[in-house]
Amino acid sequence: MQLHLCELMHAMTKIRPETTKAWTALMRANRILLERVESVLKNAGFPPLGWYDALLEIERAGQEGLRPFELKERLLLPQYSMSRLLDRMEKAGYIRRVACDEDGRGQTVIATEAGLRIRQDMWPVYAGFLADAVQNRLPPDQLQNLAEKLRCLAAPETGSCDSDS
Amino acid sequence: MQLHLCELMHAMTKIRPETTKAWTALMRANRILLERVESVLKNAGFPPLGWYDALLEIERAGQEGLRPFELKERLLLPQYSMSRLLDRMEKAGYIRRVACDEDGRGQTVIATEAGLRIRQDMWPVYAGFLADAVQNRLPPDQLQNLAEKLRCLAAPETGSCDSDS
DNA sequence: CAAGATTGACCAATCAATCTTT
DNA sequence: AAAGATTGATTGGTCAATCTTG
Repeated sequence: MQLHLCELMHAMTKIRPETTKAWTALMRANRILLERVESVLKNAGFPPLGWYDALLEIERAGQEGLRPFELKERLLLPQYSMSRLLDRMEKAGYIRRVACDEDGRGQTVIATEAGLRIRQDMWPVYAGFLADAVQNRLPPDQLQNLAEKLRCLAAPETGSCDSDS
Repeated sequence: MQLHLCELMHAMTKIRPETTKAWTALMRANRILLERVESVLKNAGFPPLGWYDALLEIERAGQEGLRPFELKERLLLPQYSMSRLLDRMEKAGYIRRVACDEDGRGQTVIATEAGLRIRQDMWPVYAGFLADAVQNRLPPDQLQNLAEKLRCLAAPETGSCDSDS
């Protein structure tokens, strides 16, 4: 019932043009940049960006490795999606799944030599993209400011989160 | 050969922390917000956001309708993706594809009554999301500024595009 | 039962090939 | 040949159900 009232409120909500502009700019920028980086990686013969992200997190976790559920939280992926991504990466020889000592239900994900290597090899290409598409487009302080605004939109809390400039 | 040199340059490129922060903030914000809006729409019994976008563009085009290739450009979709989306929307009864007079190769996409209606019905739910997730989080001038920065990143040109604040 | 993880069945996205008209 | 559009085959993503252990 409260939800219904809430929706009626929303029906009356006036959305300002700046709101729509910011929203569509976000959706478009993300689509365009993702398409660019995936294309750059593919043309260089590399796997998709998601593999890089996963390998980087696994590498950061050190020798103890990482549990799939931890990885899934850091990459913002649903559980089944994580499971299938690990399937592919394991088949490609970039990771291994070993039984977990402390918890009989789970495994630990470890990067293989090939996994470490391909992540390293991908970086120069990825960095080249980041330089062209991000770093050379706005000065550092404006990039910082952009990140703050975006984090504000992505934050879980409701209500406005102040930030200057 | 030039491409190879270019990649070597990139290998040396130093990526600043602000660059990485802005990039990951963009990727994360987009993922989180898209997941939220799709969930809101689905829970209200509506089709995905892409259908809304398509219906809105078709509606804006007026009675003459729109060619699939025009729609595809506005929504940033590949041609085959557009074709399959129109398949689904046509099967759902929201659009019709009619033969094009001027160009025998193509069709014109028209919204049906049901299509116009569902777009209208989706709006209050969508607007509610936009209010919670965007409008109430940052003041109008900061949203404007955010949009400008994002457009700068998404712009096709290479080289920095100035913008203040 | 809840948490970690996987799987079968289904839907959507992608690639390459195709078809028609300009 | 190029442009508009579709299609068969494959891959990837999603849902619901399942399995195992805490």
